[in-house]
Amino acid sequence: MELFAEGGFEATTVAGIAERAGVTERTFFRHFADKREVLFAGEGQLEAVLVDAIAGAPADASLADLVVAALAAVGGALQDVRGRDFARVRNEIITANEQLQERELLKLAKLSHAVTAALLDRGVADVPARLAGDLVVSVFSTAFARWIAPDQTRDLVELQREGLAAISELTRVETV
Amino acid sequence: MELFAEGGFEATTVAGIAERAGVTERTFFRHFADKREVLFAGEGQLEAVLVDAIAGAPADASLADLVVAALAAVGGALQDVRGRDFARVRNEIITANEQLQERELLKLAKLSHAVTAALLDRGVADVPARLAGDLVVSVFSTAFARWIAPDQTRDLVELQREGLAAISELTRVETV
DNA sequence: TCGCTGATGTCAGAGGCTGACATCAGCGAG
DNA sequence: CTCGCTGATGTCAGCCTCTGACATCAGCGA
Repeated sequence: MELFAEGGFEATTVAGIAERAGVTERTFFRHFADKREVLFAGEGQLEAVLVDAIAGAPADASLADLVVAALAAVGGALQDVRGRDFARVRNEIITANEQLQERELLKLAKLSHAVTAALLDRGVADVPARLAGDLVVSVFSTAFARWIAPDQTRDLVELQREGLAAISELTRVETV
Repeated sequence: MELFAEGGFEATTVAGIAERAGVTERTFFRHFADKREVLFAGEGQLEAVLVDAIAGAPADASLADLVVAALAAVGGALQDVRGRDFARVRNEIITANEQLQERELLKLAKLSHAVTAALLDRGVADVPARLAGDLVVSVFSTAFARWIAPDQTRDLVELQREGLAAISELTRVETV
């Protein structure tokens, strides 16, 4: 993280990282599949939180309830895991580099798939499950981006609620 | 495309592609920024279609109207540009490789940003514009995926309409 | 015909990543 | 206590992607 923050992602070589960590380049690649993966390790926890929230919801929960439950769970979990500050530094590094954005998008897509799978497990039909997967991730990541904005003081959960309401607003008219 | 289809993306070297094309490796990299980019060249047209549809909509169009207009435009355009068969081959190559999925996701994200920007240009507020950008791309790509499924005979436009309706259904209850 | 421009070739090299093999510390079985 | 296994690390060679610098060459307008 320090090296990336100093010289940027591309300019930082794996050899440099390894040296700073006191190991070999080869050892680095045994811990991380990728140079990029350093910034995304431990992302699997988020997925677990979402999936658990959906799987653990009451039996009579509607799809909409499940969406809300999933969002509430991530919102709550993220407050503790890492501070907003860490997220900000990391985010700055990522937004400065397209390769990293690609990786982030892949992770988000996997998140979406995980949500979809969890919904399918509960008997939700295919198409709604997919779209709800996308929707959860979309609302989450939009709220997250706003949450780590420089002057933002509001709660992540609150921002998510707002986003969900906006989508609801947006789609209310379309089917007419 | 032939080489990728035969041996897969990773196993195919740029040297191999260049040789098949009768040029040098260096020349390949002057035409494509990336080995992956071969499969995504010309993607910018899609963006143009979406943006034009939004920019060219009637002045009194609501946000919902704009979403519908954008989807109708891509749906219409894609029918002609490339056949479904080409899209299928390409898709098979992409789904077989994570690197390519990353690139695809990046392209979709750019599409989303372009839509968002076009909406902002029309005076749509920030948050709705972002979410609508995601929504358009989500509906489009979900419908597209279904469109190129092996046994699918239905129209892309029709599949999109169905997806949009599903989301509308999904969000109607949440704000209560 | 000259000289410019754009596309291509050639070459060398950095950096990401992998496989194969060696080393070594720790730890449980005997 | 010692042997032998296991897992983590180091070492080495090498492939492949991608880039900068320079040379070449065809076409085209002055």
